[in-house]
Amino acid sequence: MTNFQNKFDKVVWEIVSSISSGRVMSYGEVARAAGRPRYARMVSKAMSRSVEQLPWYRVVRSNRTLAFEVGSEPYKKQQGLLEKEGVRFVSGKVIPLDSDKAKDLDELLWGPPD
DNA sequence: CCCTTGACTATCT
DNA sequence: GAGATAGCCAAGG
Repeated sequence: MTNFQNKFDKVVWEIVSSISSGRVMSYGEVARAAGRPRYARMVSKAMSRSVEQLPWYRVVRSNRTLAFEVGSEPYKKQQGLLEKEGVRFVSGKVIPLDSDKAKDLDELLWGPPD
């Protein structure tokens, strides 16, 4: 049995559950953390299989955009949940809380982006 | 079996 | 930076 059905799913859920509020991980990062470097796509499948109680919305693409079609219901839902945790969106890309170090100075000098 | 489908990525234009 | 391309890999038809 290609122990995927249970082991992989379980590990993925644990990893995703461990992502703290206001932070995000990419599908690829979760896959690597689970010890399966090329399983980015399987991560999404594993999550959709567990919708209950999983902060799935903290998982985004490697380029920091959301994985759903822009403007779709799932997209807006995910964006809303993330913004509620303080995550900002700039040009469709998420800006995690911890990357706001030089932000204030940048905005002071250059003004708000987009 | 072969082919298509994704909540994906890295790389090249 | 946006679009195209080629890998990727389990699932389902």
